[in-house]
Amino acid sequence: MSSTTTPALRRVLNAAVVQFARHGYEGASLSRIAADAGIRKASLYSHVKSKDALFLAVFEDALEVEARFAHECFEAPEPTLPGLRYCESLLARYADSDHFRFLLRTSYIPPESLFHELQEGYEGYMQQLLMDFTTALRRHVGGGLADQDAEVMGHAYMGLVDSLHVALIYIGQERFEARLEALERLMNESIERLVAGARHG
Amino acid sequence: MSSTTTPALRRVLNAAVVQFARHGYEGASLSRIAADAGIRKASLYSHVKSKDALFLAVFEDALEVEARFAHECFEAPEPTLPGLRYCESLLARYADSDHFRFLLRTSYIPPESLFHELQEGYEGYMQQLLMDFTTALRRHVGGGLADQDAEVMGHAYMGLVDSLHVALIYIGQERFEARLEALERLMNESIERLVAGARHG
DNA sequence: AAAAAACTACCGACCGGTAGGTAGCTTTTT
DNA sequence: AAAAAGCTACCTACCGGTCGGTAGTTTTTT
Repeated sequence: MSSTTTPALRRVLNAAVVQFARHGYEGASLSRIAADAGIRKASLYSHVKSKDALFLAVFEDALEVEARFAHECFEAPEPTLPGLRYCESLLARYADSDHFRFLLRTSYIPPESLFHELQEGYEGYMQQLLMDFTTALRRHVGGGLADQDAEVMGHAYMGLVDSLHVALIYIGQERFEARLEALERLMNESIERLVAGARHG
Repeated sequence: MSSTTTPALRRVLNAAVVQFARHGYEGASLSRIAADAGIRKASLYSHVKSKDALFLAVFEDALEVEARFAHECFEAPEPTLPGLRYCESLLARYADSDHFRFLLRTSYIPPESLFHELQEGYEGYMQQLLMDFTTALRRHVGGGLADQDAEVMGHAYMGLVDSLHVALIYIGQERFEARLEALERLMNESIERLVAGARHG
């Protein structure tokens, strides 16, 4: 998809993701991004052809990085609840990854001109998460899991994830953890019932 | 708190809430707001002293309107699940109320200069919701509800609400309803267990 | 009751500043 | 020497906000 990424373009993208994550599309300025990348604003146009294009490049970048991260959270089998490792790593991820902060901010409130491209991309991210969860759930419960139950738990899990994403943005660490614990408990109880049901269903 | 609201100011506030809800703080322009209110930009300053002040006025307006709406959802006793009526009315509310869309958008991603005022206000909205839910839950379960359990269910409910708020913003109606159904089911099961526990506690 | 003063809401013109973007020349890299 | 990437200088468009002034109403003074 993407052509070769030169070191200079790399610097631009990295500067851009910080600014976009912090100030949003409208609030971030190209001159600031250029300055952070160590060049003049006009020189940006040697690498990208418009602000829109830059934003989209950053978005694809972020999507790739974060989708890989999320997927890796599901690789090792979970000791307790399916999908829990991803949830538990969100706090640290939000603190550490500009790409993640960028992704959350611009997916919930995208610039209107780019709405469709962005929605499609984020949709893909969430879709992958859902599939990873469903797989893990099936592995956890065992063979007797009804499709309908799996679907319901999938919806619940995606709700849980969105709820945690939002919590990252606007409530503190303590309440993030309390929320995770509370919702995890509900999920856990429900899944245990599914396990029991699958055994003598 | 607020001085008298003249009809002209009313028109300005109503035009502003639409623009702010649609384009955000930075994206909304005063000239457009003025035009929609039927006056020139310069005339805005007869009614408000700055863009910040206008935004805050709109915010307080929205907060008052939406807090009252939310509270009313809890007035009549709920036949089934505590707090369900609020959740079920969100879809229509989001479609109908500029104030509500404004509130969601600007609470998740506030303009940085006004961060503190806005966070405090939205905090209050959510706090009231939590108290309304807890009251309804206690009424539903009966006397034997442990404080700790009530707290956990409160966190879960607030997570559910945030998750639905987000769903309004970026996923369609069908999946909103599916999510609500799924999470409602989890809550319901957990609450039923609390009811049983309270009976022979 | 009439005149004077004050006030309100509005206007067009304009301010300094910044935005994204372009033209054309120079430097660096290959 | 050609291509890529940098630069300075500049453009137009728009931003939030202020200015001086005006028409019309309300309040005060005489």
